[in-house]
Amino acid sequence: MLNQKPSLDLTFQALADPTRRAMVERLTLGPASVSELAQPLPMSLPAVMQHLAILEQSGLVRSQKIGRVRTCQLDVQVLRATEQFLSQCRFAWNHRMDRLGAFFEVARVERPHAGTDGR
Amino acid sequence: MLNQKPSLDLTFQALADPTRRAMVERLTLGPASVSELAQPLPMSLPAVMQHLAILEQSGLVRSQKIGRVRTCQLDVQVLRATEQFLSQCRFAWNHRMDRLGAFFEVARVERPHAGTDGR
DNA sequence: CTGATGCTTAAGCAATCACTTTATCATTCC
DNA sequence: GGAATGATAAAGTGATTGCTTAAGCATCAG
Repeated sequence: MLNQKPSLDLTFQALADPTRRAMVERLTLGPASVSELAQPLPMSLPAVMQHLAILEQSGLVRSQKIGRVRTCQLDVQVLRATEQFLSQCRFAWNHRMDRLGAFFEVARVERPHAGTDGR
Repeated sequence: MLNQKPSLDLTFQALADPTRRAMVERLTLGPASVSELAQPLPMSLPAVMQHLAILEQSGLVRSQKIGRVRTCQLDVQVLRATEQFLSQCRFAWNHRMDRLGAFFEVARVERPHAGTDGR
Protein backbone atom coordinates (compact mmCIF):
# COMPACT_ATOMS: atom_id res chain seq x y z
CA MET A 1 0.00 0.00 0.00
CA LEU A 2 1.31 3.44 0.84
CA ASN A 3 4.06 2.64 3.27
CA GLN A 4 5.07 -0.28 5.44
CA LYS A 5 8.60 0.70 6.51
CA PRO A 6 9.67 -0.63 9.88
CA SER A 7 11.15 2.80 10.55
CA LEU A 8 7.64 4.18 10.92
CA ASP A 9 7.07 1.64 13.68
CA LEU A 10 10.05 2.98 15.57
CA THR A 11 9.20 6.62 14.98
CA PHE A 12 5.55 6.44 16.01
CA GLN A 13 6.51 4.24 18.94
CA ALA A 14 9.08 6.82 19.98
CA LEU A 15 6.59 9.69 19.74
CA ALA A 16 3.88 7.77 21.61
CA ASP A 17 5.45 8.56 24.98
CA PRO A 18 4.90 12.05 26.49
CA THR A 19 8.35 12.04 28.08
CA ARG A 20 9.97 11.40 24.72
CA ARG A 21 7.84 14.04 23.01
CA ALA A 22 8.93 16.49 25.70
CA MET A 23 12.54 15.61 24.91
CA VAL A 24 11.93 16.14 21.21
CA GLU A 25 10.29 19.49 21.88
CA ARG A 26 13.19 20.51 24.07
CA LEU A 27 15.56 19.64 21.23
CA THR A 28 13.67 21.82 18.76
CA LEU A 29 15.13 24.74 20.76
CA GLY A 30 18.65 23.49 20.14
CA PRO A 31 21.13 20.75 21.13
CA ALA A 32 21.29 19.59 24.75
CA SER A 33 23.33 17.28 26.92
CA VAL A 34 21.80 14.21 28.53
CA SER A 35 21.54 15.86 31.93
CA GLU A 36 20.04 18.99 30.42
CA LEU A 37 17.41 16.79 28.82
CA ALA A 38 16.84 14.98 32.09
CA GLN A 39 16.69 18.09 34.30
CA PRO A 40 12.96 18.93 33.85
CA LEU A 41 11.89 15.29 33.81
CA PRO A 42 10.51 13.59 36.95
CA MET A 43 12.56 10.43 36.66
CA SER A 44 16.02 8.98 37.11
CA LEU A 45 18.87 9.56 34.68
CA PRO A 46 18.97 5.92 33.51
CA ALA A 47 15.31 6.19 32.62
CA VAL A 48 16.05 9.23 30.47
CA MET A 49 18.91 7.35 28.82
CA GLN A 50 16.53 4.59 27.86
CA HIS A 51 14.14 7.09 26.32
CA LEU A 52 17.07 8.64 24.50
CA ALA A 53 18.11 5.25 23.13
CA ILE A 54 14.62 4.79 21.69
CA LEU A 55 14.69 8.25 20.15
CA GLU A 56 18.06 7.45 18.57
CA GLN A 57 16.89 4.10 17.23
CA SER A 58 14.04 5.87 15.51
CA GLY A 59 16.45 8.33 13.96
CA LEU A 60 14.65 11.31 15.45
CA VAL A 61 17.68 12.22 17.52
CA ARG A 62 21.41 11.96 16.93
CA SER A 63 24.10 12.40 19.56
CA GLN A 64 27.83 12.47 20.00
CA LYS A 65 30.01 12.28 23.04
CA ILE A 66 32.77 14.82 23.57
CA GLY A 67 34.79 14.38 26.74
CA ARG A 68 32.33 13.15 29.29
CA VAL A 69 29.27 14.95 27.96
CA ARG A 70 26.97 13.58 25.28
CA THR A 71 25.28 16.20 23.17
CA CYS A 72 21.96 15.39 21.51
CA GLN A 73 20.26 17.07 18.60
CA LEU A 74 17.14 16.65 16.54
CA ASP A 75 17.23 15.15 13.05
CA VAL A 76 14.30 16.71 11.22
CA GLN A 77 14.61 14.32 8.29
CA VAL A 78 12.78 11.51 10.07
CA LEU A 79 10.29 14.05 11.40
CA ARG A 80 9.66 15.09 7.82
CA ALA A 81 9.20 11.51 6.61
CA THR A 82 6.69 10.79 9.35
CA GLU A 83 4.79 13.95 8.55
CA GLN A 84 4.69 12.77 4.95
CA PHE A 85 3.11 9.46 5.82
CA LEU A 86 0.26 11.28 7.54
CA SER A 87 -0.22 13.78 4.74
CA GLN A 88 -0.27 10.95 2.20
CA CYS A 89 -3.05 9.28 4.12
CA ARG A 90 -4.99 12.51 4.17
CA PHE A 91 -4.29 13.06 0.49
CA ALA A 92 -5.57 9.62 -0.48
CA TRP A 93 -8.67 10.22 1.60
CA ASN A 94 -9.29 13.63 0.06
CA HIS A 95 -8.69 12.20 -3.39
CA ARG A 96 -11.46 9.71 -2.78
CA MET A 97 -13.75 12.50 -1.62
CA ASP A 98 -13.03 14.32 -4.86
CA ARG A 99 -13.85 11.26 -6.94
CA LEU A 100 -17.04 10.77 -4.96
CA GLY A 101 -17.93 14.38 -5.60
CA ALA A 102 -17.29 13.97 -9.30
CA PHE A 103 -19.46 10.87 -9.39
CA PHE A 104 -22.40 12.63 -7.81
CA GLU A 105 -21.75 15.59 -10.08
CA VAL A 106 -22.18 13.32 -13.11
CA ALA A 107 -25.20 11.61 -11.57
CA ARG A 108 -26.79 14.97 -10.90
CA VAL A 109 -26.30 16.08 -14.50
CA GLU A 110 -27.56 12.84 -16.03
CA ARG A 111 -30.53 12.52 -13.69
CA PRO A 112 -31.25 16.09 -12.61
CA HIS A 113 -34.08 15.26 -10.22
CA ALA A 114 -32.42 12.46 -8.21
CA GLY A 115 -32.13 12.95 -4.42
CA THR A 116 -28.33 13.20 -4.12
CA ASP A 117 -27.98 15.34 -1.03
CA GLY A 118 -24.30 15.85 -0.21
CA ARG A 119 -22.38 17.38 -3.08
CA MET B 1 5.78 23.59 25.72
CA LEU B 2 4.29 23.07 22.30
CA ASN B 3 1.82 20.34 23.02
CA GLN B 4 1.21 17.82 25.76
CA LYS B 5 -2.26 16.59 24.94
CA PRO B 6 -2.99 13.04 26.01
CA SER B 7 -4.69 12.58 22.66
CA LEU B 8 -1.30 12.63 20.99
CA ASP B 9 -0.32 9.69 23.18
CA LEU B 10 -3.25 7.69 21.90
CA THR B 11 -2.75 8.68 18.28
CA PHE B 12 0.96 7.95 18.09
CA GLN B 13 0.42 4.76 20.05
CA ALA B 14 -2.27 3.77 17.57
CA LEU B 15 -0.06 4.48 14.58
CA ALA B 16 2.93 2.67 16.08
CA ASP B 17 1.55 -0.73 15.10
CA PRO B 18 1.95 -1.86 11.45
CA THR B 19 -1.37 -3.70 11.55
CA ARG B 20 -3.18 -0.56 12.63
CA ARG B 21 -1.39 1.54 10.03
CA ALA B 22 -2.48 -0.98 7.42
CA MET B 23 -6.05 -0.58 8.63
CA VAL B 24 -5.77 3.19 8.42
CA GLU B 25 -4.35 2.98 4.91
CA ARG B 26 -7.15 0.67 3.89
CA LEU B 27 -9.64 3.21 5.21
CA THR B 28 -8.12 6.01 3.14
CA LEU B 29 -9.66 4.20 0.17
CA GLY B 30 -13.10 4.39 1.74
CA PRO B 31 -15.28 2.94 4.53
CA ALA B 32 -15.07 -0.75 5.32
CA SER B 33 -16.75 -3.30 7.54
CA VAL B 34 -14.85 -5.05 10.32
CA SER B 35 -14.46 -8.25 8.32
CA GLU B 36 -13.34 -6.32 5.25
CA LEU B 37 -10.68 -4.73 7.41
CA ALA B 38 -9.72 -8.12 8.82
CA GLN B 39 -9.67 -9.98 5.52
CA PRO B 40 -6.07 -9.17 4.45
CA LEU B 41 -4.71 -9.37 8.00
CA PRO B 42 -2.99 -12.55 9.28
CA MET B 43 -4.81 -12.74 12.59
CA SER B 44 -8.09 -13.60 14.24
CA LEU B 45 -11.14 -11.36 14.08
CA PRO B 46 -11.09 -10.54 17.82
CA ALA B 47 -7.51 -9.33 17.39
CA VAL B 48 -8.64 -6.98 14.63
CA MET B 49 -11.46 -5.78 16.85
CA GLN B 50 -8.97 -4.89 19.55
CA HIS B 51 -6.88 -2.92 17.06
CA LEU B 52 -10.03 -1.20 15.90
CA ALA B 53 -10.90 -0.24 19.48
CA ILE B 54 -7.50 1.41 19.84
CA LEU B 55 -7.97 3.28 16.57
CA GLU B 56 -11.36 4.49 17.75
CA GLN B 57 -10.04 5.60 21.13
CA SER B 58 -7.46 7.71 19.35
CA GLY B 59 -10.18 9.28 17.23
CA LEU B 60 -8.51 8.23 13.98
CA VAL B 61 -11.45 6.01 13.09
CA ARG B 62 -15.18 6.26 13.68
CA SER B 63 -17.69 3.48 13.17
CA GLN B 64 -21.37 2.77 13.33
CA LYS B 65 -23.26 -0.46 13.36
CA ILE B 66 -26.16 -0.98 10.97
CA GLY B 67 -27.89 -4.31 11.22
CA ARG B 68 -25.14 -6.77 12.03
CA VAL B 69 -22.38 -5.02 10.13
CA ARG B 70 -20.19 -2.32 11.62
CA THR B 71 -18.88 0.17 9.10
CA CYS B 72 -15.65 2.00 9.86
CA GLN B 73 -14.32 5.19 8.36
CA LEU B 74 -11.34 7.44 8.76
CA ASP B 75 -11.59 10.76 10.60
CA VAL B 76 -8.93 12.95 9.03
CA GLN B 77 -9.26 15.60 11.71
CA VAL B 78 -7.07 13.73 14.18
CA LEU B 79 -4.72 12.84 11.36
CA ARG B 80 -4.43 16.54 10.65
CA ALA B 81 -3.78 17.47 14.28
CA THR B 82 -1.03 14.88 14.52
CA GLU B 83 0.55 16.13 11.34
CA GLN B 84 0.47 19.61 12.86
CA PHE B 85 2.40 18.56 15.95
CA LEU B 86 5.20 17.27 13.74
CA SER B 87 5.25 20.32 11.51
CA GLN B 88 5.33 22.58 14.56
CA CYS B 89 8.40 20.75 15.81
CA ARG B 90 10.05 21.19 12.44
CA PHE B 91 9.02 24.82 12.33
CA ALA B 92 10.54 25.56 15.75
CA TRP B 93 13.71 23.81 14.70
CA ASN B 94 13.92 25.70 11.43
CA HIS B 95 13.19 28.94 13.23
CA ARG B 96 16.20 28.32 15.44
CA MET B 97 18.33 27.62 12.38
CA ASP B 98 17.24 30.94 10.95
CA ARG B 99 18.13 32.82 14.13
CA LEU B 100 21.48 31.07 14.22
CA GLY B 101 22.11 32.08 10.65
CA ALA B 102 21.17 35.69 11.41
CA PHE B 103 23.45 35.69 14.45
CA PHE B 104 26.45 34.57 12.46
CA GLU B 105 25.53 37.04 9.78
CA VAL B 106 25.60 39.89 12.33
CA ALA B 107 28.72 38.57 14.03
CA ARG B 108 30.50 38.39 10.71
CA VAL B 109 29.64 42.00 9.92
CA GLU B 110 30.33 43.52 13.33
CA ARG B 111 33.51 41.66 14.22
CA PRO B 112 34.81 40.21 10.97
CA HIS B 113 37.80 38.39 12.52
CA ALA B 114 36.48 37.41 15.99
CA GLY B 115 36.03 33.85 17.32
CA THR B 116 32.26 33.46 17.46
CA ASP B 117 31.82 31.90 20.90
CA GLY B 118 28.57 32.99 22.58
CA ARG B 119 27.26 36.57 22.61
C1' DC C 1 46.16 11.28 43.47
C1' DT C 2 41.24 12.31 44.99
C1' DG C 3 36.93 13.46 44.59
C1' DA C 4 33.14 15.28 41.89
C1' DT C 5 30.63 15.16 37.64
C1' DG C 6 28.40 12.99 33.56
C1' DC C 7 27.14 9.09 31.62
C1' DT C 8 26.51 3.96 31.24
C1' DT C 9 25.43 -0.95 32.44
C1' DA C 10 22.85 -4.45 34.57
C1' DA C 11 19.22 -6.57 36.95
C1' DG C 12 14.60 -6.61 38.58
C1' DC C 13 9.60 -5.59 38.59
C1' DA C 14 4.76 -4.20 37.87
C1' DA C 15 1.90 -2.85 34.10
C1' DT C 16 0.61 -2.97 29.43
C1' DC C 17 0.43 -5.11 24.73
C1' DA C 18 -0.74 -8.15 21.04
C1' DC C 19 -2.34 -11.80 20.41
C1' DT C 20 -4.97 -16.50 21.26
C1' DT C 21 -9.10 -19.67 22.07
C1' DT C 22 -13.68 -20.28 23.50
C1' DA C 23 -18.17 -18.95 23.98
C1' DT C 24 -22.01 -15.67 22.96
C1' DC C 25 -25.18 -12.46 20.75
C1' DA C 26 -27.74 -10.39 17.05
C1' DT C 27 -29.20 -10.27 12.31
C1' DT C 28 -30.22 -12.10 7.84
C1' DC C 29 -31.37 -15.89 4.65
C1' DC C 30 -33.84 -20.13 3.39
C1' DG D 1 -37.77 -22.15 13.04
C1' DG D 2 -32.91 -23.04 12.18
C1' DA D 3 -28.51 -22.44 10.02
C1' DA D 4 -25.14 -19.18 8.36
C1' DT D 5 -22.98 -14.71 8.93
C1' DG D 6 -20.88 -10.67 11.27
C1' DA D 7 -19.52 -8.85 15.36
C1' DT D 8 -18.38 -9.20 20.59
C1' DA D 9 -17.14 -10.53 25.26
C1' DA D 10 -14.08 -12.85 28.37
C1' DA D 11 -10.11 -14.97 29.99
C1' DG D 12 -5.43 -16.49 29.50
C1' DT D 13 -0.45 -15.99 27.92
C1' DG D 14 4.13 -14.71 26.59
C1' DA D 15 6.63 -10.56 25.19
C1' DT D 16 7.50 -5.75 25.67
C1' DT D 17 7.51 -1.22 28.18
C1' DG D 18 8.75 2.17 31.56
C1' DC D 19 10.45 2.63 35.25
C1' DT D 20 13.58 1.58 39.59
C1' DT D 21 18.04 0.84 42.38
C1' DA D 22 22.83 -0.28 42.66
C1' DA D 23 27.11 -0.38 40.83
C1' DG D 24 30.76 0.96 37.41
C1' DC D 25 33.51 3.77 34.14
C1' DA D 26 35.58 7.85 32.18
C1' DT D 27 36.80 12.67 32.43
C1' DC D 28 37.84 16.90 34.62
C1' DA D 29 39.07 20.21 38.64
C1' DG D 30 41.90 20.97 42.60
